[in-house]
Amino acid sequence: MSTTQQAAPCILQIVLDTPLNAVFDYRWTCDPANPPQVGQLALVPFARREVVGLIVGITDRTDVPEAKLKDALAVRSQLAPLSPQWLALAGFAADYYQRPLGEVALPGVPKNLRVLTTVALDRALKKLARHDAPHDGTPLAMPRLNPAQQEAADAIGGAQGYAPTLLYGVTGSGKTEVYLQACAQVLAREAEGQILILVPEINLTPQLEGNIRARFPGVMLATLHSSLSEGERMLHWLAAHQGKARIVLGTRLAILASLPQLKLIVIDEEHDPSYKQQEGLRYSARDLAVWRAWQLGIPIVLGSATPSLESWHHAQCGRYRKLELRERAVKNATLPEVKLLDMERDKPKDGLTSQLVAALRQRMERGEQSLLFLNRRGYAPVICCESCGWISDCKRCTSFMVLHKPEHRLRCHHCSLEMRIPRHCPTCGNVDLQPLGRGTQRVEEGLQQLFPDARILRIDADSTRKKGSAQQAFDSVHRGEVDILIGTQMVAKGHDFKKLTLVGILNPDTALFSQDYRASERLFAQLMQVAGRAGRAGRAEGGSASEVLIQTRYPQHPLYGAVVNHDYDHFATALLEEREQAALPPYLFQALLRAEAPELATAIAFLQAARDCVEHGGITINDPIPMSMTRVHNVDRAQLLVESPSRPALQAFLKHWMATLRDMKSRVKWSLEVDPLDI
DNA sequence: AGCACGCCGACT
DNA sequence: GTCGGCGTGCTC
Repeated sequence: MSTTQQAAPCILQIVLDTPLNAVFDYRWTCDPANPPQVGQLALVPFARREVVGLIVGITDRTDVPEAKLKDALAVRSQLAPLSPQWLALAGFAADYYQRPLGEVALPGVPKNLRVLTTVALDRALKKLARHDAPHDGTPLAMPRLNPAQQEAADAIGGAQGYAPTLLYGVTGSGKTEVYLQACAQVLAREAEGQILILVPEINLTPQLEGNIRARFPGVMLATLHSSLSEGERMLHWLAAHQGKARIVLGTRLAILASLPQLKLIVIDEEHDPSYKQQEGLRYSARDLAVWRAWQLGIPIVLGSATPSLESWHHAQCGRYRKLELRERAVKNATLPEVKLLDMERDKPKDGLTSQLVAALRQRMERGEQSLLFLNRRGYAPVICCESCGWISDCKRCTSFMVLHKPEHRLRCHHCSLEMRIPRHCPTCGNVDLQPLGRGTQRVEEGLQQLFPDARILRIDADSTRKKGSAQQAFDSVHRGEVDILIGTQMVAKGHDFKKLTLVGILNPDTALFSQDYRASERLFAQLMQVAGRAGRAGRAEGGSASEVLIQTRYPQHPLYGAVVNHDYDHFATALLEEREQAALPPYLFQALLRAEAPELATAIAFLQAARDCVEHGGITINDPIPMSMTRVHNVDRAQLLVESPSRPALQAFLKHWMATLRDMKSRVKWSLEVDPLDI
């Protein structure tokens, strides 16, 4: 028996980015001087291609027949292996969301790391090593915090071990400042410590990145989000992986970054739906962040003016510590006054009530800015024929073709089918086709007639199609070149407009009576967020108090009452009670099985079969139903809702169920979503 | 999911 | 005669 150190054959157990739920074995000749390690990447032949996988185990035996077993091509040994903690995170996410480990672990690894030759990777590593020298600069002085902020910053920055905190503070109460000073404490205490800051959309918070750089000039900051170039992505990912970047600022995908020295996680606007991935692996970055903090035994702070009911519930149960910021941080900046404009009494013309028009005129005269919020782009959501009742429905979807006037086209927002506006009704030939309802373009047109001298700017997905044009638009608002801003969703987030003293909200009522029980929670958050754009800078000399005017047909609705009183507290608590009584999340755990097929019946039949193929004692499986938007791009979609008051019971059931479904090998395309947001 | 093989329709 | 449609079969 030889004990000399020599190259020995071994078996690498590798996961790959494929829907196949399996670990693949490969032969490899181990160099004892440079042995492969679990957590390293390896290049392997797979079917007829070469792909990079992740080594999850190393053994000396395998059940794979000799004829099938292939040799691994290379192991990326110049890259430190992903840590056991990181592997545990990926493993948890894979189990929880019922996906193969490879599908969770590999997409986050930059493509360049997978494709590069070893020589090119070495070059990149060298570049990063040069990057390393901490560039000095005088750190911008930390502003003084008010007592509530200081208390919060100390509580977060000084926390030891797993310490989840819900930072509940109205818009403008200075949550960002709390994060930054808590970060400063952690960076000072932990010589090598890393901090992960998650934001909903990085493009909408350009200020934060600048802020962090100004405050921590000697600290390397890396950003991680989907609009990085491949080169940047690799560099930033490596900086995080090597521990060089001590602050990582990113969107939801950054939750799967490798951060070997992670000591604090910050989640800004934790209620924001964009923390939930809506395709592929449908994970919640917020939930994974909490798990990661728990696993590492580190503090995590979840900040919001309108926390998700899930987090609110955890705070009420004492699982999260709740810290409150009740006042706006800037002196003299009071909360804007919210008023409801009754559309039954004050009938709107061109979508605007006379009171809103008067308020706009007043701001014009004072040289202040106004913002109109309407979450519907295009000119009109539908056009119709007045004589025969034809409406512009999409041929491929269960939806309408939206009128886009500047382009003279009808467009489906779901499958992007486009056509010219028909001159005559396609069914009866009538030439009188009327737009029904209004979107941002139509409001813009009305405003131009009403205020011919006003500088009006529309910001929505259509007006900002070109790269960088959104930033340009926001910049011109900041420079005061705009009197009236009209926009969708896009204008609600992030930006502080210093001269803005009026926010008008045009058509929020539809969400009040939605089938989706989460709609009111979302509407409240959205209203508070857009209302928060006003009056952030403090009342100017002789200027007006900021106002938020909400046009509604239901001014007596309790949701609006809570908005008027800036009272999320009672609203959230009341909603939670309703949820408990109706046995809905967060008192119930759900998963959704979706199926799609050319014919609805096929999808329904698949779901029915899926329902019947397992025992499900203790788990509720509802009837299969068509999705609310049944047809998109010529495929019909249906869904099956699975529920249980016990998360472990649901998880155990899903595991068995998925294995059974995979074995069915149905041709129907299906997918599972755990903790779905939209039902 | 890719990717190739394979077996039937309208084009140079 | 071939380019190409997408059915189905496989991936250590």
